[in-house]
Amino acid sequence: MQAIRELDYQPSAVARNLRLQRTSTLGLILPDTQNPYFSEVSRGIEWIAFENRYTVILCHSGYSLKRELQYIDTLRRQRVAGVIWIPATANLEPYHRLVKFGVPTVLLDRSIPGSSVPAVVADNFRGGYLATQHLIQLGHRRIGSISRPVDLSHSQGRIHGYLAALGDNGIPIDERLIAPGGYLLEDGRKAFEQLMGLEDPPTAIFAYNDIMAIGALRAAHQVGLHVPDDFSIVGFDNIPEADFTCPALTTISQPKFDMGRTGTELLLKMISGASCPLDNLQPLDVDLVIRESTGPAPLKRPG
Amino acid sequence: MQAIRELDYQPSAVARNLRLQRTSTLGLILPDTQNPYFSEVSRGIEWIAFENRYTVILCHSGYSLKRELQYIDTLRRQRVAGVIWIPATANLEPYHRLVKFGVPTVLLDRSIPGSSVPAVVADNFRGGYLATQHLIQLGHRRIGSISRPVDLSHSQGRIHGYLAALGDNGIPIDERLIAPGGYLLEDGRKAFEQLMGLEDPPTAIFAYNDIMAIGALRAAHQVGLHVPDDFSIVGFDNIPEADFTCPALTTISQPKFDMGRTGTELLLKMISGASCPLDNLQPLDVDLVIRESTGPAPLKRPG
DNA sequence: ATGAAAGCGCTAACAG
DNA sequence: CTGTTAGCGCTTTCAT
Repeated sequence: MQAIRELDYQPSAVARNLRLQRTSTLGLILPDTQNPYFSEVSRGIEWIAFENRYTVILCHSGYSLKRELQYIDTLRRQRVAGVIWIPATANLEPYHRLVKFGVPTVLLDRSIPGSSVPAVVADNFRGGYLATQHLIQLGHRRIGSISRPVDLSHSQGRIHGYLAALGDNGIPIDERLIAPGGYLLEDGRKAFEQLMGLEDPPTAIFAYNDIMAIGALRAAHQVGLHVPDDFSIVGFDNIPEADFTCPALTTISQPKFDMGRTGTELLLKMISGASCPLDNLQPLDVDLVIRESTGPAPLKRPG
Repeated sequence: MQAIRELDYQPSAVARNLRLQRTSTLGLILPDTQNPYFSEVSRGIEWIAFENRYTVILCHSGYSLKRELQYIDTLRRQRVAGVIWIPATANLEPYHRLVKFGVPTVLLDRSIPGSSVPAVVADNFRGGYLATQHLIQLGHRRIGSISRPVDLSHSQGRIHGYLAALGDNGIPIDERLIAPGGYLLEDGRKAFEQLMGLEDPPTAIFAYNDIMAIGALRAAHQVGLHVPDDFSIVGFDNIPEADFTCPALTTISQPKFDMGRTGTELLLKMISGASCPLDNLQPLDVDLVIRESTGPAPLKRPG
């Protein structure tokens, strides 16, 4: 005991893991930490893991299925205790592989429509509904939307909420008002231009996330298109960047840190073998955020 | 061989690590992935690690020395092959502990002044110089700065560059024009208010990073203080958020992904025991970035 | 060439 | 209650 303290001995987790035939390591597969949304979620995950003496291996899939699968092999070799997976595509193969090899896995942020896998997600439908309702209350009747063409539930749910709100308010649905987005600002810009190029363009837009909304906002100020003064955009996610650099953006917030927390707690329960009532996994609450702040507009540059 | 394929067998890295008495795992300790700057650096690190079949354990110190030390124990138990450390404070104890136990370590982004540890950093002095030079060329003579009171080299170097540029242009140095910042937008706002509250306030500001610059910009539009039309702010880091949501911000860019890459390559060399010419570690290039784009100003919200 | 065996640092089971 | 030992799945060495 004295020697332990003197030498500052730390027991080998490697030998321990081998003997116990289990590790206290989690794999985290996400598309891109650059996206401020994912980086906040990952903070929640790592926080809870640390509290429970688990370690997190970080894997960037870069929105690529192939890389997701490569990482799954790596994580299997490492004998991780479980995996938290934020899917890059709508392909469930990574999940099936993990399950096949007995690795407890939870999906985060997005689930795959039509499948029943453990997933912690936000109430995307309600968010889409709230956002669209807000625009309708502002007086808009012709409301465009930017969706994600990939078949992922978070985008789908949001767009379904948008459609439901239109329907409930007796506004006819026009397919041309649903423009495909992506995950880059550039995709938001393109979608915006497509919508504004219509014969009868929208007077407001609901974007499936803040990146698209900001891309659209940016386009609104760059392209030569005429944009009326009372044009409105609502985004989704409430990313911190929007909070501090694009303050007038109205958006739907969801608990990001909490999503990481909840997902990790669920995973740890699954690992410990406790019976997990997966069927009553509730989507996390979302809220409409209308910011009061007005600045900063870009300062003029002299010279 | 056939069985390997059929069962999709993956050898146990755990057993392998025990036998070999080494792992192919790196520890990454950073203050906060929320900071877009760190998240881009971490992407570069993880990328190179993956290419070299190394795995990365993510550790958020949350700007806390205590937590850095806790993580170091964890990483030692995991027998990591090496550690990449973005220090949270100017305290070198975490580094000394790692060295004491023979864990190869490189510092990233910031080094500790007066010590000679392997560190990959940007040319902070030159950046501060370029930024200030730019403001002087715009005609400013009374230029404030926002520094980081903590004794970290990146901020120090930047402020020394600022002072040198003033000196080279025969502008006297006024200590009151150097306001202490921090790492939150709020800290930028406070520093801005402090500077603008002076009897003879500056007509331009050099902020040691973009977070401070954006915080100041935001304050410039929120507080009741009179801010002249030709007021200028230059930041540092060129964080992606500034790129897309605060487009008029002039800033100093540095290669973030590349910093992660360079640091990881250096660490891998140290691990492999190759003689590393640590003494000719050059600071990475920086550049003045003046953005052409003007949008988006916040859209007006009807109602 | 292919095959057997030792041992990495732990934990758990069992013996004294 | 303290002490001894088997064995986790690999790699490497040594013997065939």
